[in-house]
Amino acid sequence: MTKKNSSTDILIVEDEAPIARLMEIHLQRAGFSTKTCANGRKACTLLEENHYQLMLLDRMIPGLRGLDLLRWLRKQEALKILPVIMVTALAQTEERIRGLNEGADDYLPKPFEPDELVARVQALLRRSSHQVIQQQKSTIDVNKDAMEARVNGERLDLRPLEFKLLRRLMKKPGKVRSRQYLLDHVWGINAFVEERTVDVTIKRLRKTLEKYGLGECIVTVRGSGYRFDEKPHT
Amino acid sequence: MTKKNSSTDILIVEDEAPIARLMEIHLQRAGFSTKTCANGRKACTLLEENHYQLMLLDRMIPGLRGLDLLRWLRKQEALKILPVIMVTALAQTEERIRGLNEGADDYLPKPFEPDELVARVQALLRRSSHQVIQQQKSTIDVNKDAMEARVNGERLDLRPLEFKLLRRLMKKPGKVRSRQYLLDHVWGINAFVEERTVDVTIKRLRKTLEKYGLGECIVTVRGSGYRFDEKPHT
DNA sequence: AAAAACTTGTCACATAGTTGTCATATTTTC
DNA sequence: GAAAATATGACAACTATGTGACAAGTTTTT
Repeated sequence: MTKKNSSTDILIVEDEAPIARLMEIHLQRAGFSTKTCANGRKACTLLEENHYQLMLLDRMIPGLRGLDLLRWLRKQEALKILPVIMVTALAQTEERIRGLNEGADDYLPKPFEPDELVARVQALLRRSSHQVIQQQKSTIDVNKDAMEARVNGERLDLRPLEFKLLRRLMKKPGKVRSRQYLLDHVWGINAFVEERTVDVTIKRLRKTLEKYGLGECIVTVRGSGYRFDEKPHT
Repeated sequence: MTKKNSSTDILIVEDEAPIARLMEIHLQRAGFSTKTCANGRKACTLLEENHYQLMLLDRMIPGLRGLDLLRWLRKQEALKILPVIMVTALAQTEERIRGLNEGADDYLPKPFEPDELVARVQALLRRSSHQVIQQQKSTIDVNKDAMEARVNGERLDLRPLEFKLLRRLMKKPGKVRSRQYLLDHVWGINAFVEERTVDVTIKRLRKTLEKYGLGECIVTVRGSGYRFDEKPHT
């Protein structure tokens, strides 16, 4: 019954095995699931047959040069919006700009800091329809497209309303949102619903978050509303 | 359990390590918490990954020129309101105006006086939803967004009314506010409450402030009302 | 199409936190 | 030292929030 969670899938296209392994380790530790492949041709196949959230693409791969793969990718209807981070040792501005021009969404110079790798992946996902927040030791990833939220890659079972509520609160962590504000933005401006309903939905959302040790994320601000705290234990 | 409070986070983007260190020391001494990074690329990542209250941005950083970073920043939905102080050796009016045009909120010429640095940071935060006051050796930071007040980064446990009262008094330090004025502005014009009630709430507010050695901040002006003193003379 | 499963709004009660007032103490002013 | 103003502690009323239950409405299964 315990279904394997697919989580946020990242395709790593990198021929140097140790580097690929390093990437995998750190991304997995951050809650992503990864798939590695070592050459461009295989990558195409994988991309066509599976759905990934993001690709890390080494510029220097055998079979098809990184840029060629990228160029091909951007011509595919189904893939052209896939976020791509180009990985390359060529840190020169010129090369970088070229990569970006070709359709890479971001760029990671090699050698890289593991932290930077993870941070860039998170940032890029956020720029897509994700909201990613590092919460203490957990990564919360809210994907609007898929209408799903994940904590360290594990999917949260949220009702649609709860999902929207979480999203809204995460939009500006630290900012207190009044019940009225939440009603307007989550339920919609013309929904005629009692303010107290917000409390109940918050409660339900919290209950789920609690399972992941994130019960403290949503803070009640007495007399004002609720707030998503990025760093609890205030 | 007693975790270090994150307080008001400031991102310092500065490649000259000694200068960055200097900034850090003084800002931390003033009660802010800081994060330093030395290049523009890393800064983008950090900005996307975390939430800062303010950024100090050197104009001459490697990787991405300060102005480019700023321009990028202002295009990001989530970041466009981040207060930015541009730090630059180019004190010429022309350059300064250009920086401001690009979206810097303030400007700090290099070399700078540490005091000026802190003062500008506080002033700028004050212009955002923060009210920051230097009180003897403590920094009081009242954040309206988060509905919380901090002294040297440590959170004050204030009741809503006390919070509003503190805010109101801090709005114009040194100015005496009559009980009636406070009733009108804190309790609201139509609240029918005794004037003496103000005394009690002041008392309660003072009690909390005392824990941080700030009991003298709120001065009673006999016959007139109360006043928030920026530099208590006791 | 009926049944089952799920979502969500509301209510009612429990709990907890806030605040106004009063009575009394203390300080200040003259 | 008396009068006036303010400080302070206690308390009770009040208000806001948490929480479980339930019903009405939806969607999914069968």
